[in-house]
Amino acid sequence: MTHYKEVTIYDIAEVLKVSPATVSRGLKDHPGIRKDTKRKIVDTAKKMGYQHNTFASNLRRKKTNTIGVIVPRIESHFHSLVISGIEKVANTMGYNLIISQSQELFKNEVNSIATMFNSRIDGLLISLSNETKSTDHLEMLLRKKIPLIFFDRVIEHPDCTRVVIDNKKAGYDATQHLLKQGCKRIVHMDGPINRNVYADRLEGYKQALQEVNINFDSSLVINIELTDKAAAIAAQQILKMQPLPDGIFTANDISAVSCIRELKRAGIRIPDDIAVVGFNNEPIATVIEPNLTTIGYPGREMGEIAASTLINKLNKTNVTNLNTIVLRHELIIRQSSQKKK
Amino acid sequence: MTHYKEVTIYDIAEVLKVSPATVSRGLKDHPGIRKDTKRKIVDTAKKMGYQHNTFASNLRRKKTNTIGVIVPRIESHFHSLVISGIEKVANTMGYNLIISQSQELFKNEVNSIATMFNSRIDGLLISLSNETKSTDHLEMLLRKKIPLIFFDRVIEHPDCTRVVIDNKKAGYDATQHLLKQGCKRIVHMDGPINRNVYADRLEGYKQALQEVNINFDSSLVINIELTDKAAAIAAQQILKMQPLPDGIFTANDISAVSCIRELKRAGIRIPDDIAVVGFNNEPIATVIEPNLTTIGYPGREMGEIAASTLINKLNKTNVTNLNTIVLRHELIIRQSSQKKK
DNA sequence: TTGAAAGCGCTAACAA
DNA sequence: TTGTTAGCGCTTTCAA
Repeated sequence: MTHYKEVTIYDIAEVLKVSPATVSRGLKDHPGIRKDTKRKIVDTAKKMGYQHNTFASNLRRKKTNTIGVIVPRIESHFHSLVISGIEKVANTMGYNLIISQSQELFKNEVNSIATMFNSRIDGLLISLSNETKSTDHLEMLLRKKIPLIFFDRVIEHPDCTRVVIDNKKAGYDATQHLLKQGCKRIVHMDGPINRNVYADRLEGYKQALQEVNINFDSSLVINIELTDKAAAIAAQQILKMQPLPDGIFTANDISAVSCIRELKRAGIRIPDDIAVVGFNNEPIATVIEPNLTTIGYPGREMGEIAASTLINKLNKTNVTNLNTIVLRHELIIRQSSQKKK
Repeated sequence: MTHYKEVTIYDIAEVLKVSPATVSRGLKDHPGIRKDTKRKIVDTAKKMGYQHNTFASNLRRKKTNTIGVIVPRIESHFHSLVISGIEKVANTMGYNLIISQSQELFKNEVNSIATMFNSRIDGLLISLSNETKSTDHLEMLLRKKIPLIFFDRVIEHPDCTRVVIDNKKAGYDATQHLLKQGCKRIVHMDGPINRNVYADRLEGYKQALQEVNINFDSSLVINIELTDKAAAIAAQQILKMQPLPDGIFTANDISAVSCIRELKRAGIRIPDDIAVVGFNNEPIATVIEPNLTTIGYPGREMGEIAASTLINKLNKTNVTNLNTIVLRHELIIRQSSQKKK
């Protein structure tokens, strides 16, 4: 990086007539070091413009102080919030981040993990791609005792902590709300159900129906990619249903918005003919007309918690192995679901 | 990171009965090494599960292979796209990223730079906060010859490359489009004009007016923070104007959308009474009704170009010092600006 | 084309 | 409470 000579602990040691080891100790919170020695060292270091050399330290300690982060897409609003939270914690705690995106492809996820493994990350935070079905590609890390924390898109694994919301309850809340508005035939637009979040939301949907004795009708569940385009096509499918449904619960806001647009174009009144509830509380939810009722949950907080849990694990040897951390979610009621009585 | 013994070049050297130096050479594209020796080394390394130790290498070479990235907010749609582009390039070229956000505060920007300086980043990619007015806080890096590339929100500096779009031309295009729709009184809602992007867009606005001999009226320029809330307040201000303007050009989509919402609520017809053009082409632009005419420009590409330019600079000693790289933008015409003739 | 040897800057075991 | 010492794993100069 630079060709100018850097100040090292040896330089400080020389000036202060102590050993480099003492300087090294003085620069951290080492026990057994005299207070005034420590102060002298810190002062001199500052005066001489000393910069800690992380790489020498890493080499010696065999720690990289680097955390890997893999998300499906950095530019997804939810995930950029999570990353923002992770960044905040990591920066504060002196960890660096390697960030990578799977683009929802299992192949990319495998590649990223290999690269990160080679970069010797200390730990990994990951939200799985929609294609991911097993943890085989993660075993490489676990065999080396590199801790792993899943967030949002998770999978069951005995050795890993998961940071999630209660997707089943959230799906239940959304569906129950629609039922309370008088809906009887509710379509559920969902993602690939090998992904926990989508499977759980579906479960919640089923449970809410069951509680009011409505039989589950699998023809009302549409599993798609939850993109703009796929949802528009699904909307056309919905328009052909006989009889028309009176409610839709979609597993993300993008698909909800796309759907509303399409339905409105076909002359359907939202929420009077069909009430709609989304998921994620993205910015578009308050732009679409009518404003979208949705499930909100704290992305930034999820990132912060995942990161600090991981860092705690890295710093302590005796960690109580938390298996699952569940964050709160909330049903945010707006106009898209409120039928006039 | 791990307590298991790693395979080192010494282990390979021992197996192959050569020196560690030869192994080190064989593992890269060192000239002066026999082809079959090289192949033998590479094969054995792979067989033994050798992983290159970046930290030992960094320590020795005094390079960190780490690039710093500072953006105002990670969760901004545009900046998350840029980061996505930077990540892609950095990952491919074997660089790590340290990402930090200024939250539009100069104080945070200064802190992040200090932290990154201490982490000995090889180079920095930065999009400045709205508060930033000078490059004093960057001199620390430049004195150490750490290359610096500005993107999007930039500032003039002789030693630094800047990756931008032609904001003046974009502002001109937006305004000219409104004029062509028959607008005579165009409000320009802009950000803080100490930031290049906003100053330039204003310039373009002025130029377009001048070309059709409309006098610039400073009371039609509203400088705000360009948030949802600030734009809503500004919309109220616009509603009180006598006479009402017939066009609005805002410097981002968030404020355009907020504005449209507010104006519609007051009974203004968009675009017939007031035509609106935004900036950035965010997802909300196609959700608002009427859909928002806006300026689109390639965030992901900007990130990719900024990153590869920086990495080129790092790898070569004799770099032609590109001062400014200008990317294309385009006017995306939607309903919010098209007055019926 | 290859090898010997030194050292990047730090930390930690052990000794004093 | 402090010092001595021996590396962490790699690269690179110099010599062969």
